[in-house]
Amino acid sequence: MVVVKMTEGVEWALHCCLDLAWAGDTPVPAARLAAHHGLPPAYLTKQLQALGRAGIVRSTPGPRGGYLLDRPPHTVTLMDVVAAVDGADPAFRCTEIRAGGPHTTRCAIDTAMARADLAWRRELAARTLADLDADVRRADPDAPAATRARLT
Amino acid sequence: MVVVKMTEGVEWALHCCLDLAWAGDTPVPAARLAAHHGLPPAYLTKQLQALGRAGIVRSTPGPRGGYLLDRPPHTVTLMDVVAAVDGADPAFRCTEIRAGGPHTTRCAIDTAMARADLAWRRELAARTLADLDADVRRADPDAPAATRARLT
DNA sequence: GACCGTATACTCGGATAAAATATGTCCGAGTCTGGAAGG
DNA sequence: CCTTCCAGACTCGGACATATTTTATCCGAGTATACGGTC
Repeated sequence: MVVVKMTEGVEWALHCCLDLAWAGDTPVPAARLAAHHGLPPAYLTKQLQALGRAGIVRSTPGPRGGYLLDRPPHTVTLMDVVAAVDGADPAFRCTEIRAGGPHTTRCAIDTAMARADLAWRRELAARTLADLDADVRRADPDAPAATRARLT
Repeated sequence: MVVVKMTEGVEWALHCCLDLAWAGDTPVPAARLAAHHGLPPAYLTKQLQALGRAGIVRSTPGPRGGYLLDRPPHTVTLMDVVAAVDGADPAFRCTEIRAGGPHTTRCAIDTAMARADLAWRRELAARTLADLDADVRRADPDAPAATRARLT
């Protein structure tokens, strides 16, 4: 039961997190983030709520309110975002369909899949929002400032 | 749109491929494989058909018919099986929701996710059915023969 | 006794439903802003 | 002119529909087998 395809919400959440990192201390409403990316506003709030429950973003209500990053960008890994939105369930959980009663050893298939899943998570955990920011600045130094100007 | 959860069919397909490797040249009907694992027989055939289209297993109709592995076990990687059942679509395909018109550079998020996906696939591609067979024999040398006896 | 034709039963294969999950939408609770009245 | 109060509008948050994927099932097409008849 390993999955090879992520939900759309993960992509949106990653883009929004990067946007919020660029916005700095200025709260950005979900509606503005949605308009910026051409996404359904009402559904995007669902992903942002998940990020809020995970302690990645913080929301402030009322006028001039919105979302902002609750942690320094270099402390937020891609794995954190993925786990917050798509759930932290193990990618592959062998349901033990092997015949012959209970087994004392771990299923070889489960072990192999767990190894692959671990490699995937390790890559995601090794990369933070600050790294993404650096990558973008390297390719287009003006992009962060331009995005910040549009959002705030 | 990265996914963290695979479909059930992948697990079934992997177990069945290992079973077929142990069965050798004797065709095994889908119904027997399903009964051995306590699975819905009609649905398991769907996964086996996918394996057949990928050239991993071969089916022989009529009495004494069934499925058998169409390739030596050491040439069938776990990635082959996963791709056959769950599709070979990329795990994460950035839909380019970045604002500001078409971009000349690749999305940094897409790059990072592709890197993680590649690590996952590399692990799966590095492990074959023969490796799994060796793992099982190391833990329980009698298991392959016992399974073969039950299936043939 | 050996060969051939035929009926049979068993196999897969794709087309067809039901369930679960992901996607998308709505309206209510809470809160900060801004202005107006009063001191 | 400064302080306080109040009304308003904007924000999020969770509960409610729709669409898509996954899971599950069925019945028909095709084929190797096994038997019976024939030479």
